[in-house]
Amino acid sequence: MPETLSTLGQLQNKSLRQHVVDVLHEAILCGDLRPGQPLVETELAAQLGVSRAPLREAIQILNSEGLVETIPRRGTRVCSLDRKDIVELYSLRGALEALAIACIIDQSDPCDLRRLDALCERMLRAAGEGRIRRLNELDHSFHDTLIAMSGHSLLQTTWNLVALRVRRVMTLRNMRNDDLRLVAWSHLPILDAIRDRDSQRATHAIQTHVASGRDLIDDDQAAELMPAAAREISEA
Amino acid sequence: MPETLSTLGQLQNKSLRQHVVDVLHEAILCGDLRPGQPLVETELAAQLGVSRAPLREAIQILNSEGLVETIPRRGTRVCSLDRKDIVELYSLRGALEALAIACIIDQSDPCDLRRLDALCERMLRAAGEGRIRRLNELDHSFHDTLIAMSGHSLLQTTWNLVALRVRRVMTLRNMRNDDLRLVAWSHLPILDAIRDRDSQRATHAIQTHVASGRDLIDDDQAAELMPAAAREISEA
DNA sequence: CGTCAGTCGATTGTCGACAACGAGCCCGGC
DNA sequence: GCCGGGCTCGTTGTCGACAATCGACTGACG
Repeated sequence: MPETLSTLGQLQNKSLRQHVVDVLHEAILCGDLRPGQPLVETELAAQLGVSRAPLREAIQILNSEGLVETIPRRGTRVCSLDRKDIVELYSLRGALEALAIACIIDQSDPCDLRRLDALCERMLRAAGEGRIRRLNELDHSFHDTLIAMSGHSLLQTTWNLVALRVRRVMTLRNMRNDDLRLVAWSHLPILDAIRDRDSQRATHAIQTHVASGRDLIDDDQAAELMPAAAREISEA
Repeated sequence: MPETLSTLGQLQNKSLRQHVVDVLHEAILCGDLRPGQPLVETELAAQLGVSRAPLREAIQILNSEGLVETIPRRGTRVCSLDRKDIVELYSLRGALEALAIACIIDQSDPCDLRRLDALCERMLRAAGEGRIRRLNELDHSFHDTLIAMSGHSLLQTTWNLVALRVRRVMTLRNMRNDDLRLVAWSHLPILDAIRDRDSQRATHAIQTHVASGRDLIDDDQAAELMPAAAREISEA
């Protein structure tokens, strides 16, 4: 039963710290931990069944990732996201993806776009079937793959930080059904430009794509990311 | 004696974790801790006069910053830098600064370039006097200011991570004297392009500037960043 | 002579307890 | 009635000790 063995191995090999990081990631990204919500160490440690030492180490990591913010001797809470944060997020994202595309185009050997093609195709299908969750997953895969194909490891680590935030925003975003196909289609110009090795056009395409994603988030949804309670705290 | 009071206050208010982070930053950036050098928790904690708990928290932070790398249950060591890392660093840096400049140009009210002007002037003076260390400081200030002026807080935090690495590379870099003036002068086209609100030209100027900085590092110096001992470990 | 199992030392991972600090509450004074 | 000082409780910051794991050394066996 190799599955059980590997699962067991994973659980045993994974440090409690990493386990806590994963759990908190999931909780923050899927919204179980709401923006502004305080993280009390004793309480969390008890809930997760670990001591405070690995929990605190995990919190340092979350802190470096910008998912939580700590006020010395006051406590830690989940970061809030206002409209400005989202705009900034998407502009940075655009710059990073543009760099990735530039790297891909610069590569001497013409890269293999088949994986991206396949992802696009599956996105179109998912959009047609109205499977929004699946579409989001594929969308993430597309952009993760794009970054990975750049072969730029520092860009990769930087992207990982940005992708965390993007996923967090995406979770709160509810798309209308007629947006779905638009999202899927909007990836195609990027691929075309890469295929033609047209750096300028590719950059423009990715910026347009990212901006369109950003604009799908309206003010109401942005407000939902930052509840009144959190706003009061941050203004105090 | 307000100085003593504030100093004492800082020492008391600063957590040991933050203190350790600062010390390790300094040690890694200035080269006291060499690339590939292992960080043994017990040993370091004793040297710094703290227990392992805050030290380990600090190491998590350094790890997130990419200055050290940890192999589970094996240990932590200072990250090595090979030539590829440096190329990647400077390409990402170029992209981030280009974004900053785009933000600055997009700002509705014409921004205040006097601080940047002043920094340029002081750089030219420092270059003329051959004060290489001072020139480097001013250089960092220039780029930090550029990022800060963008008003893009996410870009700021991302930049901080990149700037750490840049400082680390710069420390190892020994410029020739005739490079000094070149470095100082090469900031001017950037400012001019911003003044003219010419985004395209500004982007090109910053890319050129960054690339010229990168090219000042030759293979010998890059090799020095990654001693043989570290290479053996990383290849194993 | 090479290889492999067993053991030992060193180092990391985790835990529970104590100390220090801040926030909120209560009470006394103005 | 309002403000300031002191107290108490809850939470974070720090510590020392124990457990688990890995690498290297040793020694026996083929």
